[in-house]
Amino acid sequence: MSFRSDEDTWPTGFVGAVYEVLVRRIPPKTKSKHLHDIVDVLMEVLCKGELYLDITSYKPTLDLREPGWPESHVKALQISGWIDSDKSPIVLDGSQLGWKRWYQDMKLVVNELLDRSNTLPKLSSIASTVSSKLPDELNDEQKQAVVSIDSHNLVLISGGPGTGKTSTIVQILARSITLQRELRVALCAPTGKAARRLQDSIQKAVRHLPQIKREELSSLPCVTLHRLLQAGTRGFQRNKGNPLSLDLLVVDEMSMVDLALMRALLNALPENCQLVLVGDQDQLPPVGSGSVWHTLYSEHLKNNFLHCSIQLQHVYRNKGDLEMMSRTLRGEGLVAFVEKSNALKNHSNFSFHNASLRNIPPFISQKIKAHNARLNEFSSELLKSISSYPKISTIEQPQSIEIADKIFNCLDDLMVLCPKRKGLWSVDHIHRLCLRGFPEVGINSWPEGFPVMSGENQPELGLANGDIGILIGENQDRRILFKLISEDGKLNLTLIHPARLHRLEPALALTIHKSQGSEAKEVVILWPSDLKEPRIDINQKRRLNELYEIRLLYTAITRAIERVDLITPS
DNA sequence: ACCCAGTG
Repeated sequence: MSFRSDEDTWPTGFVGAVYEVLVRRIPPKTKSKHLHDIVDVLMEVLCKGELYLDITSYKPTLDLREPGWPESHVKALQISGWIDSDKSPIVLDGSQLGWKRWYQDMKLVVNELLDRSNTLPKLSSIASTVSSKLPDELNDEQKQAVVSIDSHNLVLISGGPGTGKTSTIVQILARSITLQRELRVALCAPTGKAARRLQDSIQKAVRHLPQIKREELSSLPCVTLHRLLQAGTRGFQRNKGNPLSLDLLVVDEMSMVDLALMRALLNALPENCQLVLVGDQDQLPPVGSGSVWHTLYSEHLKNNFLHCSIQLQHVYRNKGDLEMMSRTLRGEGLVAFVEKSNALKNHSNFSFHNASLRNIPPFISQKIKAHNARLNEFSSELLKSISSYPKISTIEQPQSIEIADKIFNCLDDLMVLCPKRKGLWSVDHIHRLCLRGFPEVGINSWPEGFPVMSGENQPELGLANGDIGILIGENQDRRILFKLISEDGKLNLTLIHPARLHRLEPALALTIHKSQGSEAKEVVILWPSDLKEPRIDINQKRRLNELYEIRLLYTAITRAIERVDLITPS
């Protein structure tokens, strides 16, 4: 039986019928309700994105047909013949119980990564002859990360927000191109927005580098993993038969990469290509099943990767309560987080609010309105400064460039985040509430200065999924201002006619998933579920859900540089 | 529920 990676979308009827299907395809020696329980429990964890569970600690939450979990179920499994032949669908490896095919796939991925980590890079001999002097602005952890590419084909870099992952990446790239000219390098991330953000921060970070390196690094391609592997309806066009022609690949935001995508990547990656994986264990798990990053850092595996993994610990941003609250959430969980929130002072840079789910608290909508008003003001200022508007497509007058920069900086002042796309306090809901004064549906009725997002890759325009632009001008003169990076690495301020964009969405509010990788001065989080819900019974289902909630909330909070307002239902 | 990508 074949599985797709997005099994979360399976209809419930199908999930319930998995046992029946399995029994028909692979008849067990003995059918039993115990066996049925095991399949249901495996489906239960699968819905949470887990491919296997630890039978010694996992407590099922669904009603089991038979008592005696897990001993009597394991016994039934052993006599069923479902774990001891080639065709058997389930595997019990020590205390790990899982779907055999996925379990083996994950094992293959882990083993291939281990092999790569133990392979010496082509450049290692050259590296030893080159001065090992590293820039002084790097700390010891970061230096260690940079030199580790001299001796390992695989390097894992993990660290929370503000630990300098991007500057480490830039130094790795700088060192690599010093060692070998014409090195073929690519950068990628799981989401379009994260890829663009990476490109943006690399542009900023290379300013400190010598001219030659700066030019080479700022023109590096930076795309989604799907795009790099040329995903299409027939799967990935980059594969074993058509591998990527690369010497070094950096993948950022690894926590969002699932098993299927990782397999596709390794499948398309030449043996001698160096791989640098970067991520944060505390951030979001992938949407599909099989969190590769969290598996690599799990208790029983992480020691195998010690030789090639670097943990960036030193946090450069010190943000008072903001830092304290995110540390509490990550380290102690939701209960401690809610408790601490009650003790926050009034002038804290982390505020809790309650509101009715039908509205946004007035002072938050004030904040949003003020933000929009500033964007509106700057965009009409820009419009006035362009003498040949709307005939031009690229902004080149220095004065206009300055104003456009002001617009994009202003965009980074405020970020409104929601866990969901639809429903109460979703991205859609916020947009409906904020655009209420603009009754006509469609972009022409939205106010000038309003942020919009491209929901699709449009390479012919140099536009990636997740790129955010600003509405300029009205009616037939309406254009969207995008900050794009051309192929030669130059920053381009481009005005695009709305009709040329295939999919355009309001981008005042973002899903937390999309926000991963970017940051803003202030973050407003609308959290529609109750954080204070008592969690008395500490069983595993709650823990899985809670772990997910923690990562989601943690990701949202850590987008903020200066301030967070967290709003929960009253 | 969330991501990516392309199509009926």
